[in-house]
Amino acid sequence: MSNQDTRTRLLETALELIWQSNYNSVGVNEICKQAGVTKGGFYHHFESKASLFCEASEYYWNSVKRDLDTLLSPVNTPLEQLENLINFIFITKFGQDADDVPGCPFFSAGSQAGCGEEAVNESLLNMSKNGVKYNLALVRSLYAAGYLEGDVDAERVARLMNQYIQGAVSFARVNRCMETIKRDVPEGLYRILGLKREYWFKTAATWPPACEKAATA
Amino acid sequence: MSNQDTRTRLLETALELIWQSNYNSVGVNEICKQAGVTKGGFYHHFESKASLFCEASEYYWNSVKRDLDTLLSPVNTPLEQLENLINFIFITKFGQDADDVPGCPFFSAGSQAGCGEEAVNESLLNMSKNGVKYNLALVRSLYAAGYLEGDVDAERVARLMNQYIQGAVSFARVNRCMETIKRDVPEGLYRILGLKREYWFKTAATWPPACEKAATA
DNA sequence: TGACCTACATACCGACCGGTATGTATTATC
DNA sequence: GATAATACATACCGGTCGGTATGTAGGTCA
Repeated sequence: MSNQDTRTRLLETALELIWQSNYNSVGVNEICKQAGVTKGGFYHHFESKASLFCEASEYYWNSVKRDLDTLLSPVNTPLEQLENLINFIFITKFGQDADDVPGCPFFSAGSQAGCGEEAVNESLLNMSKNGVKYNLALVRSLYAAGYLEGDVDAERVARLMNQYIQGAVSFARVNRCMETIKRDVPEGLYRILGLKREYWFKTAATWPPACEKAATA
Repeated sequence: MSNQDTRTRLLETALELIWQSNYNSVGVNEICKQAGVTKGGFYHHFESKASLFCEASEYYWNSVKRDLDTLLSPVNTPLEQLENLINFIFITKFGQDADDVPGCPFFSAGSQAGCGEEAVNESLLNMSKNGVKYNLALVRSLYAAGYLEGDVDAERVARLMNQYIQGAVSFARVNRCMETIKRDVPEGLYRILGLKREYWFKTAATWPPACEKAATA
């Protein structure tokens, strides 16, 4: 197994475990055990638990970014982009039992705020800002195409979307129930966007492609 | 100092500390030190850290409930009730520095989900459900009075409000910035409710009373 | 006055935490 | 084939965690 493999396994294992609970309650030992790496190996690759988290954030964001670039690609109509984004929220990056609640560990990670480590908070903040940027582009597309009611302060609405999505995922975790928010999130976003009623629930998602959907099922 | 005083001080101290960070990273020792109680005292009153949290949840919810009953009282118009609720979100129960981010430790506590303790999660779930109940009543009042656009699935909208508020508080914590969400939350809730535009930002809050506001300033 | 109970205080426990020092097998370089 | 750097593995550290065992001061009641 190569150098990069071990690094990557540590990163992905950390993401998985932190996603399942949270930064504070996932220990270095647990990460190592799950990844099949010893502590020496861990600290060979990362100088601290916090720095692992920061690198994992970047690693994760790059993956999310690729997905977002695809599903918000201009080849899709703004409405399709919106539906794609909604579906994306429910896609868990890590294979889980059906009753596990997904949501990305970092979009939903305001959760972890106040963990004490400044660098960790910084990473979360960055992630949040990046997410809002994508929302902003989507809001502008939808507005330009005339799908939204009334005037729109695009920056604000982009933030509102981010805030709502975070809350929805958090809600799902507390309630340990995906079904509810699967029904709630579309309407929540429609309402926040002020999407004209005639466009509610009108578009089939183009993403993920059917093949990929089948593969993860 | 009486028996009940000590109990209460432990409960309130725990709430304050957990609110400032989170369940996992607040230790029993820290709570004891801050409350001026020894560990023997702590475990005389509570059988575990988790059970303290559960009792603190109840204690806190009772306080919130009293406030909500006041600010959502039928003596206020539905619009006033809404504005009161919005302001309530920004009221910190614990005196803090201006740059500290408020938000109640439990409304915003999906945050803490996955801490491992089942009883803790149960408490959070309960709190969330109770909060939704109040939202539900408000949604129905607003709808009955004709303030809302289109059709409304009241239960769903009540949940959406809960989800959004959670997310907004979480957003504020990650961004360590109150100002943004103070401007965002009203519009966020207006949009989720589908409040007709002509009623946006139109009502002065009746709560908290001016005297109380001055006292906490 | 002595037995008893409540409400703590003090001292301490094993487990586990993040992190480190040091040893070793493997690989690249010359 | 010698040298050196890489990529770990093992053993261990001090500190902190939630929790407990035991002591004790002060009030209650017979």
